[in-house]
Amino acid sequence: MRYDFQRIEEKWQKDWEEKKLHRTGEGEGNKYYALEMFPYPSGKLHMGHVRNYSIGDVVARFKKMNGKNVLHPMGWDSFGLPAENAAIKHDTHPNVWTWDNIKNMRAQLKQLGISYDWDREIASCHPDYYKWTQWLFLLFYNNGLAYKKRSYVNWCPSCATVLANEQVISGECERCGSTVTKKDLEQWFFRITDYAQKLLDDMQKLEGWPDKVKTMQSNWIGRSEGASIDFDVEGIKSKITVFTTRPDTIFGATFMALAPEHPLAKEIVKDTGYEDEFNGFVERIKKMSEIERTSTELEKEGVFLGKYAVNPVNGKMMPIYAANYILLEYGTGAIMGVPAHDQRDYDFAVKYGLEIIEVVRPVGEENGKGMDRAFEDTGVMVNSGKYNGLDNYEAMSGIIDELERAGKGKREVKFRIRDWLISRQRYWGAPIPIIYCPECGEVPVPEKDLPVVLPLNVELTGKGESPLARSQEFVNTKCPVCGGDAKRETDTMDTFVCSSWYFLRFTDPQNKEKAFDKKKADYWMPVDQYIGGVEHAILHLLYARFFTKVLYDLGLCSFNEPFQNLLTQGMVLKDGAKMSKSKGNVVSPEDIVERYGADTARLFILFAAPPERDLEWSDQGVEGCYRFLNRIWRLVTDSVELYTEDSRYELHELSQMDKDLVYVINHTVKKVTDDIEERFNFNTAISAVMEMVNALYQYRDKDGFNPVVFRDGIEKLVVLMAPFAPHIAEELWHMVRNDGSSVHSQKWPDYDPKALIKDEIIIVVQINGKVRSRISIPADMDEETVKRTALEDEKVRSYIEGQTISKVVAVPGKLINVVVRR
RNA sequence: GCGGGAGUGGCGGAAUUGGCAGACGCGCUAGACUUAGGAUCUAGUGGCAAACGCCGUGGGGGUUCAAGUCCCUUCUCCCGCACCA
Repeated sequence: MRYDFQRIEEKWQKDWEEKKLHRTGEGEGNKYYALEMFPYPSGKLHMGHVRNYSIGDVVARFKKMNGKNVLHPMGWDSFGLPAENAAIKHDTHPNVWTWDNIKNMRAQLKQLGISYDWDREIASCHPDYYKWTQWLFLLFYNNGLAYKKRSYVNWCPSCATVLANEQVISGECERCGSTVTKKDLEQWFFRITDYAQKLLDDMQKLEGWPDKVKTMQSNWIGRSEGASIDFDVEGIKSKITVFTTRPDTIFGATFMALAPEHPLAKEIVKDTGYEDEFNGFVERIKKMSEIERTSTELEKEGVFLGKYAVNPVNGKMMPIYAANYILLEYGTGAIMGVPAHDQRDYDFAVKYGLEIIEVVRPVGEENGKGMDRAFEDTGVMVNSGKYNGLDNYEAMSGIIDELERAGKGKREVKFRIRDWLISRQRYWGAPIPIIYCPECGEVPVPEKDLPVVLPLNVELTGKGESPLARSQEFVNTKCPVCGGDAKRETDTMDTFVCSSWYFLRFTDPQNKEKAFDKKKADYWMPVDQYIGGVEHAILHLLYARFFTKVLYDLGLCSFNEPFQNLLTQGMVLKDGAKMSKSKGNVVSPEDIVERYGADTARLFILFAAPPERDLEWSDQGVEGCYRFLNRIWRLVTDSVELYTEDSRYELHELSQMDKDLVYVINHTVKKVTDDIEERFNFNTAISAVMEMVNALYQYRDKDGFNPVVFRDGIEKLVVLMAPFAPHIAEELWHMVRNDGSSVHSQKWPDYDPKALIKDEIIIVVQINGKVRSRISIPADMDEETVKRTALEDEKVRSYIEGQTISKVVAVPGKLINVVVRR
C-alpha cells in the first residue's frame, strides 16, 4: 500500500471539518490560548506563513492532547493599502480583491490542516468588526486618549498618506521604501505617550518574551531622566527651555543651540541683522531629506542668532545659535551647549571657535591635561563653584535642587516615543467616526449610529487627498447634536488600530452588543503563546500592549498585558536570502503541498531549524522528510496484522531486547514532550522520533521480538507524530486502533520513569581527560567499586602502567577520570 | 557609536546543569536487490595518519581532573536603533 498523501489529507480534512474536531470548548477548565499573528490577505500564503502556522499548530494540538481547553483562531488583517493599489492596477475593487484573497488563503490554510476553529474567523474589513474598531476609537476619544492636532508629520509621497513614527524606518516608508518627507498637517493621534512609563515598567512582567524584543521596545520608548532648565534671553521676554540629562555640566555651558525650525529662533534673530543668514540656513536645511538631515555623518553647522542667553547658575552670557544637529522633535528642541562633555557640542564649538570649559574630570586626574575630545564619563567636579570636588552625580542633584528653588528648572523625565498618528488619507480602512458641524464643531458619531460604513462606490486614483472626500454621499451628513448640515471626517484609521485588539475579539467573535464580553476575555486572555515575525517587535506588539492597558484602566478587562509568551520566528531563506519575487528565490507552498503533501511541508519546516532561527530552504531536505514519512508509513502498514494484540505488558517479564526497545519508546516520549513544552525545539523532537523509527525497524527484524511491545511502540509513535504531521498520523491511527477515535483526541502519552532505569550502563573512562575506555557496569554499583572496576580495566591498566595515580574523579552514571603523572 | 544575536564537518543542525563534540537529517562513497533507479535495504562518512595515535567547536590567552559550554582578550557576520541633548 502506497503512502497516498493526497487522498489521506483530503479525507481527513473533510472528516475533521464535518465533525468540528477543532471547535473551541466553552469557557470552562484549564484554558490555553494559542495565537499566530493574523495575516494580511495579500493573495497567497508564503513560506513564512506556513512556518508561523505550523509552529502554532504544533503548540495548539499538543496542548489540546494534554487536556487543555484550547482557543486557536484565525482571521484576516484585511484593511490596508495593498488592496487599494491592487484595485487600481487590476481595475477591480479593494473589497472584491480582499475577499477573493481571503477565500484563497483560507482554502490554503485548510489544505495545510491547521487546527483552527473556523467558526471564530474574523476579518477586520468586515463592518461587524470595524464597527467595534470605531467604537474603541470613540472610547479613546471620550477618555481624552484620541485627539486631533496640527504638527509636522511623516508623509509618504508614494503611498500618498501620513505615517506613524513607527512606520518610518531610517527615513523611509516601512511599506514601499520611499523617502519620507515632512508635512505640516492636522491629524488624529492616540495618546500612547501617557502610557510610556507603564509600557516600560510592565515589560518586567514579560518573562516569556525574547530579550531582543523587550530591548527594542525600551529603546523605542526611550526614557531619559534629567532636568528642564530655563535660560533668560537678553532683550526679549521669552525664555529658552532646554532638556538635559547632564545638569551637572551646566557650569561648562558656553553656548545655546536651537533647532532651525524652533519657533523661538525667529523671535530671537529679529532685528539683530542676522536674519538673512538665518533664513538662508533654514532654507538650506529644509531642502535636505530626513535621512541626510539626521545622518551622524553630517557636519555640525549653525548660525549665530545675534543674541545671548544667561546661564542661571553663574550669569555667564552665552551666544545663541540655530544648529542643524538639534532636532525639534526631541526634548524641547533646544540645548545648552557643553563642549567639554558632549562630543557633538565639542565638534560644534571647535568649528565656531567657542569656549570649552572642563567641569568634570576623571577621578585621579583632577589637575587636568587639556582636552582633544569631549569627556562624557563620570568624574569629579571642577570649575563649578561650590560643587568643586564633588562626585558629578552628587553635584547633579545639588544643582537641580538649586535651580528648582530659584524657579529656573525642574527634574523631568522625557521619552523618545511620540503620540501615535492614526489617521490615513486612504480609502481601504475603518472610517474615523467623527463629524464636523459648523455650529457644534467636532462631534463624535453616537454609538447607535455605528458602524460608519465605508462606502463601496468610491473613485480610487491613488493620488491626492483621502478618496472618501470625493464621495458626496459619505461626506455630507447631519450633525448628531443639532441636526444641521455637517461633514464627516474623511480619513481612515491606520490598520494597526484594527490589529491592536483582534486577539480580544477572538474570545467573543460574534458578539453583536459589545466589542467583547469581559468574562470571556478574562477567561481566555492573556494569550498563552503568541507567535509571529520579529518585524512586529515594535509596531504591532507595542500598540497591542497600549490598547490592552487602556482597556484595563477603563475596566473593560482584568488583565493589562495581552501576550504572556512571545515566540518570534525566524525568516525562511533560500540561497541565503529572504524569499522574494524580485530575487526570484520563492518556493511556493502550493507546489510543495501538491508534490509532497501538507504533512511533508510542515515536517520539513519544523525540522530544518529551531523556530526562532532563520531557516534555509532545501529541496533535498524536503525530500528527506517525505522519505521519513514514507518510512513511517511502511513501518506501520507492513505490520497491520500485529495490531490486534493488546498493548499491555509487565516490564519485569520482558527480555533484555524488549526492555531496550521499551527504554527507547519511553525516552522518546519524554524527549518529545520536553522539547515541545519547554523549549519549542521541534527540530530535536522530530529527530528523536526518527531515532525511534530506526529502533522500531531494527527491533522488528530481530528474532523473537515481542508483538505487544512493538505495538505499544507503534501506537506511541503515531500519537507523537500527530502534532507535526496530523493527516498521516490520523490515517495510521485508524489502522492501529480501529475504534473510530481520532488520534487528535487522544491523551498525550506519559512515560514510565521505571522504564528509563537501566540495569547495565556504559560509562566512559578517561585518563587525564582523554577517553581511553568504556566499561559496562550494573547501574546501582557504588562509586568506590566503579572506580576500582575502571582501574582494573585492561585498556586502562596499559595506560597507567608505571605512572602514579594522583586522583580519580567520578561522575555518577557518566564517567571516571583517572589523573596520572609520571 | 549604542543595543541584541550568531560563529561547531561538504550542508541544515545536535550537545538542555562544565562530563564521550558532531545526535538526527541532507549530501557523498561502496555494496545488495533490480530490465531500470531519482525506490528500498546494508556498510561507511570531522581532518591528518598505513597504523599506535594526534589534531579539532572564528583567533589568542586563562580557570579546571575535565571547556563548544566559565573568565579575559580579539576578529568576523547578521539584526535593530542611531546627532535622543
